[in-house]
Amino acid sequence: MREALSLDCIKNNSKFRQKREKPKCPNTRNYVEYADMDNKRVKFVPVSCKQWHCPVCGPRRLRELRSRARKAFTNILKHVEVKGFRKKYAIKMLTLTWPGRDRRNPSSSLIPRPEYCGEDTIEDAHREIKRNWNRLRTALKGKLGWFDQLWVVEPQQDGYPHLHVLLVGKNVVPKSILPEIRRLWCDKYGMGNVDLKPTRYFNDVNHAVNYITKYLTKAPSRLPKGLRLFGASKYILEKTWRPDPNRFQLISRGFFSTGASGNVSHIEPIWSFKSEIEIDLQQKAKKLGDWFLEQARKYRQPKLWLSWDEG
DNA sequence: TAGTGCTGCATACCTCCTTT
DNA sequence: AAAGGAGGTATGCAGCACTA
Repeated sequence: MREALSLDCIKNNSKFRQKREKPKCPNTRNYVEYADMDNKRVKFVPVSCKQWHCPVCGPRRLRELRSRARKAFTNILKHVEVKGFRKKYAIKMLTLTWPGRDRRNPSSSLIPRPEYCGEDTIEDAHREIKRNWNRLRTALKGKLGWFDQLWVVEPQQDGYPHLHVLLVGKNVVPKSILPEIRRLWCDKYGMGNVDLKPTRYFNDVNHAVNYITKYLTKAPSRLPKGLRLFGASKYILEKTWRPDPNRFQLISRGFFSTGASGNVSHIEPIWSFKSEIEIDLQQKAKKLGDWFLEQARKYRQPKLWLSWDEG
């Protein structure tokens, strides 16, 4: 009898697949030191940079955000009942744009386009479009009733923003919300265009959430620094797990910097906290040094090498 | 004049980004 | 498994315009 041909020719099934090591943030500059009271251990933990343009932190944050949004919206949709409509009509994607040439600044520091002749800088535009979204949201909630929302800012080619907003809830089911949004956004606030994606566009909540968040890791480098890139109704994105302060006791946190050679040359604790545990300082210093050396060896990041004085 | 709806503002609370 | 600051969200209230 012939042996059955395995379809798993690249040995990708769990039986063969090797466990992949979790990628580490290449921009780590901070550490925290904490005591695990349950296991009676002290740990030094690198803190990732959590920036959207980081190749490791960006995708990780995106996964977390998507997961939290999916759970929240799926839960909301479970309880939505509108007579004569299927549940999927309770999700709508709204696109709100910044007005055209008459409001843009030709001397923008990003990608200037000569045809724009307005006065607003990109920073102005971000502030203004979010302020108007705040007004629009408040007005709509007053008119339609409660709905939940998740908004994400996306830069256009020249850095000026537009907003994608996911509206979720029974009160956004009627088609008639579009003219009202247009009246406010275009006519009253003097903003750009409005687009309301038909609900059939999305297969399900996952599709909608994935679509709206896809730009978070793609284009943040085209945006000015320090801007909020997304937002949501209260409690929608609330973290479900936080470390138990009774178990994990923070001892210190700090940062390290690199010298001219690119090697780590300086470690500085910037906060120290009272701890019930007395730690021998020599032992602590040794542990900290070992930890950096271990990081450098493990992840082959020369900038993490530490010159540590054993004396 | 009273009622209604809209709007802006103040405030409390909460989340995200930057910094050390 | 950070803290602090900036700024977003939610809510109530006062002032204004409009209407019956």
